[in-house]
Amino acid sequence: MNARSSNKKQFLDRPRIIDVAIGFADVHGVEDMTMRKIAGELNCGVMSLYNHVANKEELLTAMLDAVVGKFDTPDFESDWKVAMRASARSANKVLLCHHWAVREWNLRMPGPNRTRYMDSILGALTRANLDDAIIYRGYHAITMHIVGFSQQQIGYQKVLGPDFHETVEGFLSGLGGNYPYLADHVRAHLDGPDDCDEFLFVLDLILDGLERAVPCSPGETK
Amino acid sequence: MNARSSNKKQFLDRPRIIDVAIGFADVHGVEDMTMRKIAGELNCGVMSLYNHVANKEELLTAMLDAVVGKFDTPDFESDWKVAMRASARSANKVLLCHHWAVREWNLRMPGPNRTRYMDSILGALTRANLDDAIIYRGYHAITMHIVGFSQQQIGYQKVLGPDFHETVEGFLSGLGGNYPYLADHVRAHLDGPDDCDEFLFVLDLILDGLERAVPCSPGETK
DNA sequence: ACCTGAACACCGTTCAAGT
DNA sequence: ACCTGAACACCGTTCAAGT
Repeated sequence: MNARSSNKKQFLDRPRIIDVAIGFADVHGVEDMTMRKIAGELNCGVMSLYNHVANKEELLTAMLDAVVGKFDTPDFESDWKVAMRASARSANKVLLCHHWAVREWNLRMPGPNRTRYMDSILGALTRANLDDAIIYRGYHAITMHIVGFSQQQIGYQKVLGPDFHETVEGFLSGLGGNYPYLADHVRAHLDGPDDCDEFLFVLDLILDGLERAVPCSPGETK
Repeated sequence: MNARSSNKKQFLDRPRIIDVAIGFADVHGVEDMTMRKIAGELNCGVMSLYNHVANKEELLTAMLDAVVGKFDTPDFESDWKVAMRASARSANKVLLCHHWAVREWNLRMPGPNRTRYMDSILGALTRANLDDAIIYRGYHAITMHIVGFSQQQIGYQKVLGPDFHETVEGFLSGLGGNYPYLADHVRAHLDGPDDCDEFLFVLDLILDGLERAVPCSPGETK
């Protein structure tokens, strides 16, 4: 008999709590994630969690940082646009696996993984020999695209629900005859264009634009 | 004496509830917005609200749609890019006044105001004589930028807090000597470049890119 | 038709007590 | 050092009762 496997005491540690919380949020959504339920999955009392985690906020911050840790960092050996495309695509794929993560992104201070990731993106832009002002703006544009596009994808999935076609048809008939442009667009959604293509299309709009951009000094016209 | 102004009965109606809820969320944030507190501000019992609103979810949907109702729609008389810039800028300004709204955007089905807004954006793109495939992608890119950029701005404000400089300096010293690219970038934030310039810069990247874009492979020309 | 208090099934977290 | 039950101050919403 292993003396340590007595019925009551568990081996509770921070990484395991974070792992279980991520798994729960992936399956049931963050809005259903509860300290009590996580404790339940870990077979411990609720308050035991608080020995390893300051509070729910801090747990969510740690969960997000764990997810960012799975992003591929841009490869410094490749052409900067190629490297950026690969890295952005990887981030998009990871975020789609954790629907709750994008919502946390703009809510919390960066943890260690996100700090390292930010630095790597900025490093790749610097290697591209862009003007400082363009790097500054480009960094924001690229991270906005990664998070914003993923958010849009996830939002569509969530709002339309599993009964995809039915919801869209319902919305369309709700439009009546008005809003022809919108009706066309929504119908185009039904043909299911490739999300990945679209993600990279908009990313390229941004990357190509950055490369072409003239450093607009303050007061310069465009 | 007005007979209807007796002490108990109030004139409760949906628009007033939505208005008060928006005001409360603006001041205290959505996370602190509570059915009980809204009832308190309206001097009525909590359950009275449910005579005009199905539940908290539906209230939030209505609140978002009221906000979208304040967006300027693109002017069909102007050049499409000029019109789009003005409309996007207006939406950005409105969203910055209601910090909670961006979080709801990708969570809910569009209400009547958002439906009308979507149609107007698509109409402006159609007037620009872009290829159908470009309109489809461009619509997503533009709305992503409006919501995503606003979210990023709001997130920075919220995370950094009112003690802006202090928080940034703390983060910088927390970096130690590592992450030189990131440290540079964060220091550039302290110089406070113009957010509005940056918003329009990225928008132009997208708009110019759309204009230049060749209708991509699978669709060929239409 | 509209209002409402009481009650229910939850939350996150404090605190004091256990080992 | 780590665990934990009881308790507190909240939630959103159901229900039955009032007008």
